[in-house]
Amino acid sequence: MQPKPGRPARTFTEVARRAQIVECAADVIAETGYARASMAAIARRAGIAKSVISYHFADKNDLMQELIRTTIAAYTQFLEPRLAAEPSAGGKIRAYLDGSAQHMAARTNMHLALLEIAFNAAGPDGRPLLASIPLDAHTPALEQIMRHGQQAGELRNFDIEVMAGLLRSAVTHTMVLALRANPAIDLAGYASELATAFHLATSAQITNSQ
Amino acid sequence: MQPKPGRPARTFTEVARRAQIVECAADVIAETGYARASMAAIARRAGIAKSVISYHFADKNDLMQELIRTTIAAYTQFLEPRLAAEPSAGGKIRAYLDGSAQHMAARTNMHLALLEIAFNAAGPDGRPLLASIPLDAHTPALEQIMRHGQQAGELRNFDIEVMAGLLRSAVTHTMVLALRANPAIDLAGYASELATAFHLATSAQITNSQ
Amino acid sequence: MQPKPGRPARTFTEVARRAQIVECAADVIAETGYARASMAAIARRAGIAKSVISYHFADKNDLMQELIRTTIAAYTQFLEPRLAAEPSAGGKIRAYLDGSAQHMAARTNMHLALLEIAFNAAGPDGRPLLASIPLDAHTPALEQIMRHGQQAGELRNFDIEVMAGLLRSAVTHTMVLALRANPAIDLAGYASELATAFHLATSAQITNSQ
Amino acid sequence: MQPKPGRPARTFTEVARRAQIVECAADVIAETGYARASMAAIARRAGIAKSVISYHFADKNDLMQELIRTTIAAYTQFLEPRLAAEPSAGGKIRAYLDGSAQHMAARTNMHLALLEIAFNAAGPDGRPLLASIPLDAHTPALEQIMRHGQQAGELRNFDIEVMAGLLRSAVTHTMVLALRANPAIDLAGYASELATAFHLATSAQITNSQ
DNA sequence: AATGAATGAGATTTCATTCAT
DNA sequence: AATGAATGAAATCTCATTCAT
Repeated sequence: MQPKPGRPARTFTEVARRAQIVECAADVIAETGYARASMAAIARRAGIAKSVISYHFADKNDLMQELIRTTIAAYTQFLEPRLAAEPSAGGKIRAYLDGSAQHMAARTNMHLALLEIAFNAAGPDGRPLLASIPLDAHTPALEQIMRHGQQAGELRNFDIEVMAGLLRSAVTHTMVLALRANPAIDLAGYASELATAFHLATSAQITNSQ
Repeated sequence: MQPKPGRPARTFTEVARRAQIVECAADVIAETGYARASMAAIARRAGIAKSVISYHFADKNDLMQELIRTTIAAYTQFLEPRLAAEPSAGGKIRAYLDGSAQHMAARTNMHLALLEIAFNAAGPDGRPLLASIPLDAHTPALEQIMRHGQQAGELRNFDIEVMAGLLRSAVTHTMVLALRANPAIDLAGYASELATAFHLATSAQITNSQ
Repeated sequence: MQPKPGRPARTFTEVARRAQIVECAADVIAETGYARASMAAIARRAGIAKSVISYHFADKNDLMQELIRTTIAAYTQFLEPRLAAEPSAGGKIRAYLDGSAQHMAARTNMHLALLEIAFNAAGPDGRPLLASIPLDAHTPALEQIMRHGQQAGELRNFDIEVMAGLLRSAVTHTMVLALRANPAIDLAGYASELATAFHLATSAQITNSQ
Repeated sequence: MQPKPGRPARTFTEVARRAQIVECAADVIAETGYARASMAAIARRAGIAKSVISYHFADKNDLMQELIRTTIAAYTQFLEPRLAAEPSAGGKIRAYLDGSAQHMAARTNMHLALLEIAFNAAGPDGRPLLASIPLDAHTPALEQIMRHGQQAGELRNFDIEVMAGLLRSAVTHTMVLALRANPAIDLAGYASELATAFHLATSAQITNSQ
């Protein structure tokens, strides 16, 4: 965790400024959409000059990547112990849904911004910006959890890629969009409903006697 | 000799050009993302002058709305008979997943473009463009289907809003994004996996004897 | 008045179309201002295709010049006999004001359009379009009338250029603008007031004993 | 340490740039007409990039309004003390004509531009831009002056609206257009001629004995 | 005689970025 | 560390004009 040689340590002021800018960027993006979140708008919200952003970030891309990094780091740090505390795959899945809901409630704008950026921002090559972030950093290794659950006989024999994709979408799309549509929504209840659905969809040991 | 008043009577040429432009717009959006899909880029792809687009569409908004209208119309016309043919709620849900997969395979770029527009495009007021299209035209009335299924005792007593949201996300996000990530994906199999998951998650009459 | 060789005679239809287009141009210009009077707007008003205008007029300049020519011709033809009927300079000046008011009331839009064009339209060289029309065709030879009046001792010894300029402005600016500001104005009364003012300002031999 | 809220505190540089741009705009408009006075042309004249204008003014409308405000403010500040110094209505009218001529000679392009804008520029609603500036700010309250003169028995009993309109036209149209037609004109003499004419046209108690 | 279709030039405006202070 | 000022590229849209039918 030492500053690598060549990359000078950041002063306290700089760290604070960067955090403030990232926070404001998330707010503006969440409130007005990515397209309207110009550098000028973000600076205005932060009460600073446009060029201050340029001073602290290489370019807009860099700012967006920092926002992504920051959010994902906070998110995973929040989730990790909660998942680790659950021994079973089913418990981990429920913890993933509940924990995500909790974090989303606390950091709504960050998550809304993340979604906007995922769809809108494009790197210089035209490819979406999120692609340049390692995917498994984005969400916990749901695939691995499910694989273990299947091997232990706890989960039925579904296609892991499909189910993990659905579970991720349930959080990063379904839940986020529901929150955007209705900021007063009961997220914990929402997550609980989803947890039940995923329990039914994934558990082995269910006898369907129709 | 006049066309019906209010409906301005499009010539064959105009209809064809409009369709061509909409198609090219979808391609460019799907391939390069909404942000890069400028009028110039669309015109270049179509091999026409920028102003030809202006000649046929009032403005960019108009073009996007036409793309949305066209795609949704084709999509719902494709789905409707398939849903109607299934008597049970479960059948309808499976038909929705299977039919969507089929249509998506055939009109991939249209669906990718729709997703991009949904997230990116904003009308002059800043509100998302998709909001100006009646929502229930976008997808079949999943809520109603589920309600009937619950009343008939076929489906268990889940929260309809949550489950319908998840089902829509499964199609418009999970499946579309999987397709974007891997264009060679087996969509029919993907839909089938999802169908099983939703069957388990929604059916009544399942005895869970753990 | 024979069509000159090389300039083929205009058919009845063509003459009518040209007149219709000129009329519509005047209406649109008068109502929406020169800047908004695009070819498209004029064609729309006339209920014809844009290209019909191009068919009958070389270009927009040509159309504007025709509008100018037409209006000025009608205007002078209307004024000439009225001025000729007055033997005295003072009578001619009053006739100019009264006659202008009459003609303006009858052909309001033409006169409003003329004013708009005078200020807005520019030929290809950038000079105002009205400059390309012989000036003395625009209004009767007020200078000559005043000169005669002075020589006859009827008018006092003012600067002819200044007074003629003021008299023209009184009609082409003061009166027209008053009409534009208030279409229901009593133009005859307005002209009468002006006539009195100019009588006092120009006459020799006035004894004003309140 | 804050500038008064609502008044955004312009730096010296900004004030200078804005003034320069307004000046150049007036020059270009006066020389080439409003229609040709594009942002690009104004920027070219000022030797700056187009976007510098955008940086200092919200849009073209804003620039034009600033030009109008600036010119009218300078004009009225110049006239006011001159009118106030004259006790009689006749004196005020003559001062209005003389003062206008003086100011026009000094700020020719500003006045030419004002005339062009008055006729050409239209706000987003299509109404002329000058309408958005309070009219009585444009020229001194000629009507009030004349009313007082009539009540005092100094002026004869003419229609005030008509005469005030004519007097304004004499300055803002007759004189300005004469100046445009011939930049070397003797404006003071021109104003003097006009003053005599208006004296004769408005005074009570005149005994004209050739 | 008329028209729908197409075009290219040009206008305004937005925006990320750079630079001197 | 911060800022005001400036820039050039690009985007959308309008418009007079041309052409084939």
